[in-house]
Amino acid sequence: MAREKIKIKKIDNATARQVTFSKRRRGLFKKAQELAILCDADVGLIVFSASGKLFEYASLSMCEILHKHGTQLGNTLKLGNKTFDSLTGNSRYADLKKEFDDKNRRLRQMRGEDLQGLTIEELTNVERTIDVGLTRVMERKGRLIMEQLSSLRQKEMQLLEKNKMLKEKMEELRMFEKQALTDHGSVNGFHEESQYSSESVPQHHDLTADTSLKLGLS
Amino acid sequence: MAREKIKIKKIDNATARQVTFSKRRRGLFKKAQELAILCDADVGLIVFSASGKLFEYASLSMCEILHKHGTQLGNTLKLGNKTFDSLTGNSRYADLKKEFDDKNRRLRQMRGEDLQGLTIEELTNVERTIDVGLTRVMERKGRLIMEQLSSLRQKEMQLLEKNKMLKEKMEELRMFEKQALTDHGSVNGFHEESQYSSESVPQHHDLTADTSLKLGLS
DNA sequence: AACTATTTATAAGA
DNA sequence: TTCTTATAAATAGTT
Repeated sequence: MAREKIKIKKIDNATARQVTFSKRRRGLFKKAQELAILCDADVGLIVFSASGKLFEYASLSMCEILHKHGTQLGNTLKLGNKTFDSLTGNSRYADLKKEFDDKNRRLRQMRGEDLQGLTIEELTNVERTIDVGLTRVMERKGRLIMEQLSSLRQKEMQLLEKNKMLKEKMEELRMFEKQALTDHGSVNGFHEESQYSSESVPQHHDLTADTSLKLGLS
Repeated sequence: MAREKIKIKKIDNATARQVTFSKRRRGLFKKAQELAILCDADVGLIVFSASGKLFEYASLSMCEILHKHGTQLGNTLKLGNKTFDSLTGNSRYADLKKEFDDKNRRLRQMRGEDLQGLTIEELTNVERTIDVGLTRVMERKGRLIMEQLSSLRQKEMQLLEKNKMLKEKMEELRMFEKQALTDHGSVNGFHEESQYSSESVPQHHDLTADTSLKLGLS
């Protein structure tokens, strides 16, 4: 609107386009604001530059504008086959809310908290559902407890076994000490033989006890 | 921009305001469209008149504009202390979804359907909740049944009472008929006396029976 | 970014 | 509401 009249079509020169965008954008926002103030209107304006940068103006908050917009269109217009609400998420929310309220009511009923309006038949249904649930929970709990018990028993057994072996080892050691005291200063050959038997057997026991204990604890 | 320069403030005269709104609105929409075409920008414009009427322009669909807007702001800007998503309902939806999933899980657990990950302690809690619920439901059901039983018993009593009175009335009528047959053509005085007693008593009974029955049914 | 010739928008009036 | 028209504003091309 100056010097020369221009055709309203995409400006070819990228620089010129960018400059015009800046100028006209400011003009547009100014006009939007003037409309809002002069005429007491609610105006929301969203502009994305070709490069994706966002500019916005809203006479109230963009929130309120969009909410108003959603409400209006939800009642009247359809875009494609979806309501505007569905696009902004309003009806998605409403649907979920409905489901949520239903689930919440059922949950409360199962806790025995919201039984005012129910008939005997409905109460019987709730009761049956609860009963099934209780049975399952108790079954599961029982199974868990049995598993833990058997696991503990196994560990106990392993510990007892280990204990027994330690005792045996101690006994052997004591025997060895005793013999050492008795045969104080005995010949080498005899001493070696005794050492042999008191080492090889406990070594074997130690290994098995350790591995089984580790398995039991893991 | 004409004849006289004006101050940008709300136009007092309602008619003038409405006229200006129409003119400037058209101007604004035209400029919005020109910006979109000339500069290859995406523009969304929402205007509500003071009376609440909606006008909108969008270079794409308003859906796409708003979606873009939501995406941009959701990732970058905050308005007040809320994200844009929360304003358009996206996070409101997410929040509700989270609550919904939680409630749903609890409900399933109470039905004994989702117990895999629970410890014995958690199972015990669920069990206790279910148990309390079951007790309450059974109490309520029991009370309802007792109420209905006592109501039925009351009705039964009233019906029996009514029955008895009807029988008495029939008996009296039969007696009266019998006497009428026996004393066929008797003096008026005697006849009147008999009629008197057989009318006054049943009348009284009839009244009480009717009222109590009505009370019982209401 | 500033300038400015022109176009465009529009305030007031009819 | 619409048209008219004088004038304010916006802006295309230039610097």
